[in-house]
Amino acid sequence: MTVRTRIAPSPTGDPHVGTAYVALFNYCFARQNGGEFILRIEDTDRERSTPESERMILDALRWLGLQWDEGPDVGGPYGPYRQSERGAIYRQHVDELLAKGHAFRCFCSTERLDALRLEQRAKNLPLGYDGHCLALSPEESERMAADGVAYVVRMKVPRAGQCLVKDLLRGDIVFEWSQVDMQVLLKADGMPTYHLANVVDDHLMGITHILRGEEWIPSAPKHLLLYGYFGWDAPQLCHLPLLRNPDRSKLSKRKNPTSILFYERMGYLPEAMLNYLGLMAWSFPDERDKFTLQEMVAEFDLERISLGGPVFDLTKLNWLNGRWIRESLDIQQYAERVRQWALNSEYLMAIAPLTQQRVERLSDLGPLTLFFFSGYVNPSPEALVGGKLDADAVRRVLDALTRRFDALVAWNRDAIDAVVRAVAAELGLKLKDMLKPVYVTITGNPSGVPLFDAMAILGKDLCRARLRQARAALGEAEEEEEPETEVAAG
RNA sequence: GUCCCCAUCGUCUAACGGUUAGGACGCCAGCCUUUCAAGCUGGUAACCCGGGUUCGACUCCCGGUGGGGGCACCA
Repeated sequence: MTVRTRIAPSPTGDPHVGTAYVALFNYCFARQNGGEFILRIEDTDRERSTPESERMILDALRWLGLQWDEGPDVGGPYGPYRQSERGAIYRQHVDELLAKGHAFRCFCSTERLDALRLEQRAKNLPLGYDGHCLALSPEESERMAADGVAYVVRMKVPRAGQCLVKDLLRGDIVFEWSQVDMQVLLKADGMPTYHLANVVDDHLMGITHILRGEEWIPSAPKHLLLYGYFGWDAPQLCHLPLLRNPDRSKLSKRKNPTSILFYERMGYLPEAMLNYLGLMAWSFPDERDKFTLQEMVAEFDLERISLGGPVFDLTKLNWLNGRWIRESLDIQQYAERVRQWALNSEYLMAIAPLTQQRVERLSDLGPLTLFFFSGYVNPSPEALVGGKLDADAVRRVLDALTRRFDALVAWNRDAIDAVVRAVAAELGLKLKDMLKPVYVTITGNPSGVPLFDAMAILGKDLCRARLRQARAALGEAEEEEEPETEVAAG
């Protein structure tokens, strides 16, 4: 049997390094075994999925060089590879479960479910559906559905006994069925949930091995149960350790740059990114720390994955990236990479209109545009609070901007303008006063080219990173004064 | 709260019953060098705790502790 693995990202935001990390392992495992690597888009969340996000994720994975054999863009024998286009398939499988009595319609309102959860939490009971609609007879259920009463479909779960999950890395994991929730399989909008869609698709697409994040371990029993309900053999499961923030929590954009786009704009080479990701939880047999994707494929071995969650620490990535730049590129290739990175005509043409009126000599361009060719600009706390706002006000401005920019989908001049004005209004500040520290945050200087245009060109990821850096430079709000210390010191 | 996963230098990791616990990043020092890098050399630093099993435990078992994740009509 041909080994088939997949990466199944949800197009609900920026391309995440965690996606690249899991994709890398799936890619290596498939290639190592002469198998196939599939890309599937899990866009069953109608609210949050966007085509734009899907495009960015595909571009990012391509940039890294993780080429898939089948996917929404290249097609393949098991398509469509976009879950939103497989509605009929899920519907059919839900009907099958309903007919076999493995699933039931649930007409409970969200209000009732919220109240139930609240009560369970208050009483310190395990959270989960209480089986209310299980009492409905099939006839009643049919009639209500026919009458147009909104419902979801939930899976039935045994009330007693245990479920054995076999994990390639962790061995046997035992769960009590009593603690497994009666998961929703089909949402009220007719879309399947992840649990149903991933089982149906993995089976139909012939996936033999599922390498996914550790966060999925608790839902494995549900998936196994579904495979059983359908009478299918389940794929091998393998849960990879999660990438961590420096504080060891799950990697998150609040604490770390998580967008692959950030690393690209920052000037990391895709070879180095992949190499570094390969160093996370996995090690080369001879312990070398620099290797290509091809070398990793050749030597890949699940056994060499360590289970402690690795901290995604930029210092070693920096060192590795430096090695790739100076050891693996000749001087022409290096120059070409620099050109592709920022000295390309598209980028230059975006910057040119902002600078033409502001230079007397072409050489004025250097200091004026330095921040366009930098990652971080390292503003000092003094420069940030130099204007009319005190440190605390600047902190609030940076926090509010970060929060609103995160929610912004379209990153362009007008949208940025609107956000900044909204924050000024929210905090009751004059736009002019507020702009000063923001200008320093983004450009590292007190004045220069128009800010909003500059931010639009710079991109969301670099702006976000600079906001965080400036915020960090200011530290936390001052503690209560400690006059004693002052007096004693005097 | 509850269920599950995990545990070697600050960080990434090696070790798969017997090693002075190895390597890499970072940091420190020296060398090299017109500066700075790079490079080279050396140094710093770890087996979470307590019980077992064993002639012998970082390695196996149990219990603590600690960290993490899940507990959505999000994936």
